[in-house]
Amino acid sequence: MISDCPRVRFAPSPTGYLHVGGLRTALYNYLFAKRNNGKFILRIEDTDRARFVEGAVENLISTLKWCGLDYDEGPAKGGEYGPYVQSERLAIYKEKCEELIAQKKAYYCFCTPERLTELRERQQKTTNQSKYDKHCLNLSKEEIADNLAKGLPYVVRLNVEPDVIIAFDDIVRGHVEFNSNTVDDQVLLKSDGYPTYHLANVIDDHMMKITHVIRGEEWLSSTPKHVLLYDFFGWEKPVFAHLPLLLNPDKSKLSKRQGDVAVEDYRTKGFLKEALLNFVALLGWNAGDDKEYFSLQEMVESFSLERVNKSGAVFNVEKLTWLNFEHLRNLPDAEVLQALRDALADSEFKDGVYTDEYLLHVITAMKERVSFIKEYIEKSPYFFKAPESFDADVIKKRWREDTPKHLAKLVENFSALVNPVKEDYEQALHKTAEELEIGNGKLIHTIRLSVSGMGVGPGLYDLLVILGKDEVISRINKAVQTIKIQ
RNA sequence: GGCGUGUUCGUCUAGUGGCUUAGGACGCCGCCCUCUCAAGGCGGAGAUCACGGGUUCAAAUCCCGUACACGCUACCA
Repeated sequence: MISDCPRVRFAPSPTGYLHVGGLRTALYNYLFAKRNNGKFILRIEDTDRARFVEGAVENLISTLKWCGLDYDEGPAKGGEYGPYVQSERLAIYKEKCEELIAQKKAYYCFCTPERLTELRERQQKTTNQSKYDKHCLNLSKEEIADNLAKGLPYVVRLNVEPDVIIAFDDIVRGHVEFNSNTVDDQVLLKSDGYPTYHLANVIDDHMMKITHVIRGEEWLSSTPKHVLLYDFFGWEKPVFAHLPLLLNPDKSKLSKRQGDVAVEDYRTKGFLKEALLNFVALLGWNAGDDKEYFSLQEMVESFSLERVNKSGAVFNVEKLTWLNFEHLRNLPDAEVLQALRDALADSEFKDGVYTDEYLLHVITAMKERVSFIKEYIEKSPYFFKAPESFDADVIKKRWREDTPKHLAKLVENFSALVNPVKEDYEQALHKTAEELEIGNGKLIHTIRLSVSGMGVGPGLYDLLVILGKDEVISRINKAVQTIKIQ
């Protein structure tokens, strides 16, 4: 049952950048919230001071914003259940922890890291497990008070009872059970006074009234600890949904070593947010039909957790590239224009002057030939500058001894044209071919080479119209000279 | 090692006992279109549904076992 107003959260740890796996988790949370008229909350899990990265939170927020995943409550925005940054909630965790201690659901532990390491090594030799031995559970009230008074460093541990079956239902996995004997007395509060993920996450999810916990599969194994915590506190549990992992081509968990994992990396490479979101959504979910191209809004309309897969998915950049091509084609020309101007400003053509009208023509001509904005420049540099060299393979294939003579005749006929449109060029070319008694192709390919330096591109007449008569003639003349002397 | 989860074309997936000679998409190959390259259209190759047992008139679909992969096994999240 989905409550009237489901509340879900994306709770990343600010370690520097937004991982694409994190993006998918954020997206599913967002889609679920929007689909069900709920709230999407952002919470920062910065309880590990050792991994604190300067500026990571800001970066996370701006990346989420770039993607268009607006949150309803969270840092820099506020909300009824704040603060939304865990390092600002330390007093809450401490207080709740003490409640647990008073009920013997948790206990102080003064064991040194040395003893813990030694214990673990010993256990590894004798038994198959490595669990804390509850040594400090047996400390007397006096010993504890004494240790505390002495200022001995301590942690607080979860007191897990043996021989209990801990079960929960997961929307994507179904019924899952664990024997408490396999659950360790997890540290809840660290010696630096910060909570661990397990404690903070449960307290915050409860206090922030989170109804559905949608997170990665790596959390499945520690969910029994969370279930125990909810029970110990006497709180109602949220619904769990553990998402399948995103994988490298070799099926291991998606990692930096085998390619790009940061959303920023893909953004830098020129992927559109629309494509990235669409692609990442399909890694583990489908609408139940053959539809593969989605806008964010369309995803919101058809998303459901019930249709999320159980198995991990390989992050396949080729399909992402195809989706980028599809989304780029559907982007309004005005947006493409702006993006192209930005790309131009960052290219060797930054000093060139091009009118909007001109660039819009280029966009129309190249639209179905590019997967990325930058390809407008890479695949058709001739729209921004006359070619300085000519493709040798094309010369070999198309350029003949009498080509200069043919082109001279063509230039003559082109010169006579006044404000030519596509059809004028076409007629002039046909006329020239007739006069020379040669096929149109002989002219077409050599002009293309002359004006673009390449053998591939948009339809020739479109090319000529865009470049303009004077430019075309000047380029042909220059090509004839250049290629002749080679 | 222990615990947990998973396993359908190279990849993403459809499939919830008969409609399946396992469907679609990306990629790949070919043909058509055509001035080139794309786009588009048509077609092709590509999956003994991990393997082995069982249940059933009937299993990719249900049950059991095995294998393999992955995750967790921290005072990291």
